[in-house]
Amino acid sequence: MPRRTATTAHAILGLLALRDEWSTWELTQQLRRNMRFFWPRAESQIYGEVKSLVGRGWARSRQSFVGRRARTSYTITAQGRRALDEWLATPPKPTELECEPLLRVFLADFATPEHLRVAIGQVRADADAILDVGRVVAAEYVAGTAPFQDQVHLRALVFDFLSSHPLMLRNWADRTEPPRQPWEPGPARSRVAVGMRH
Amino acid sequence: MPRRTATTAHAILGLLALRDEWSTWELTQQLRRNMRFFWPRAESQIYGEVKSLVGRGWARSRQSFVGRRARTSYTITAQGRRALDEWLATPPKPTELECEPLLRVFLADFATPEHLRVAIGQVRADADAILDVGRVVAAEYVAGTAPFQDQVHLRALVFDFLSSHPLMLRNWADRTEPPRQPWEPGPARSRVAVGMRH
DNA sequence: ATTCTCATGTAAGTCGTTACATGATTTG
DNA sequence: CAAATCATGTAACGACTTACATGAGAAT
Repeated sequence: MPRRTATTAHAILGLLALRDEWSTWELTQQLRRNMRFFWPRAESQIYGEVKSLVGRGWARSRQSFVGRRARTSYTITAQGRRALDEWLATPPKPTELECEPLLRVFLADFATPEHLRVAIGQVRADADAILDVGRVVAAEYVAGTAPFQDQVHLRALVFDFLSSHPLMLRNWADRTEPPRQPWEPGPARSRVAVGMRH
Repeated sequence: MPRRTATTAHAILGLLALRDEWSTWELTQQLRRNMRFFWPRAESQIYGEVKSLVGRGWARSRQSFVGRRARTSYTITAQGRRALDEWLATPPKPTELECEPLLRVFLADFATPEHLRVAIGQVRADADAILDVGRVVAAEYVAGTAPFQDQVHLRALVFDFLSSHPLMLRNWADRTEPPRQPWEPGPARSRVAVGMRH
């Protein structure tokens, strides 16, 4: 009965392997900035996850203080590096997409045209959220101020993915329901049609 | 404190609204065929979820028998239709992508080049899995044998999405790690090919 | 001084998965 | 009729989220 270990633990372990010491806050930031779009997890989960890493002997923690308040920082252990290597040798799990807006499109016959528009608009918003962050991160890499500049060869691959994915989303949204032009004439209420391509 | 209800329950409720009566097995099939790629859930979950639907008064069940074995079928209630309408009026949750292979790319400096190739190959496999099902379903619609032919206007939108998404995945995989051509020369041991079309 | 945002967690509970069990049907 | 697959669940567990609590620093 092989002890299954969740992937999120390994994601954090990977970050720990990239640098000497991380505070939990730095980890949550990194997760939020870089990994959220392909490995989304609540930030509060991190605080629990790092503790279990220590429990397994994969990391050790160090206490420091900010005012009277404790701050915990984490460092990977040799055993942790081995665990990371072993995990990287296992077969990857399939990619999964969870798109509630598309479920609503699927069931749109029970909803109003307006709700259909909202669902499609959400997909567009999801795309824009990724693209917005991407622009910021890209600028940092160009400026040379991004952390882990030595990882560009890999980050470029991830970045490529994280451009293609939202562009696909936005293109789908745009051809499914073209965004309104501000100057467009006509009564808004009658335009409930879902525009197919041409 | 509004009683939060999981989306999966509403997904099933939506299916129940499309047809008079469904056996649990038919529901799992439908989930597997049509919704798995944008709302992936374990089939065993369905058996529990329909019961809670009945518990809420959103569906009622009917027992029949196959041999000595019980089979339960479900029908949506008026209250269930109301619940579906109300849910469809709520704002959609953002789209989420969970791509473990990409996490492995992110951390590939700790792995071997072969593991990187495997990760990218997994993305290609994920794409092909969607496209394969898409081809079958598309053929059914063309042949007119698909269930819910009257829903084509919506299914077309979903289908468009479920083509674009895997194509994006495959294009990314191909330009990140081109699949080896079968005729390509060179010693076999170095050809640890990840996945090849044709 | 108050408020806002940053930072650091904890507790409870739900949703969902894995693993298992077993009857029915089909196929070789 | 034995094996494989289809069909119908249950039980146990764990990963993850929501909601909450609270201290510290910055801004006004």
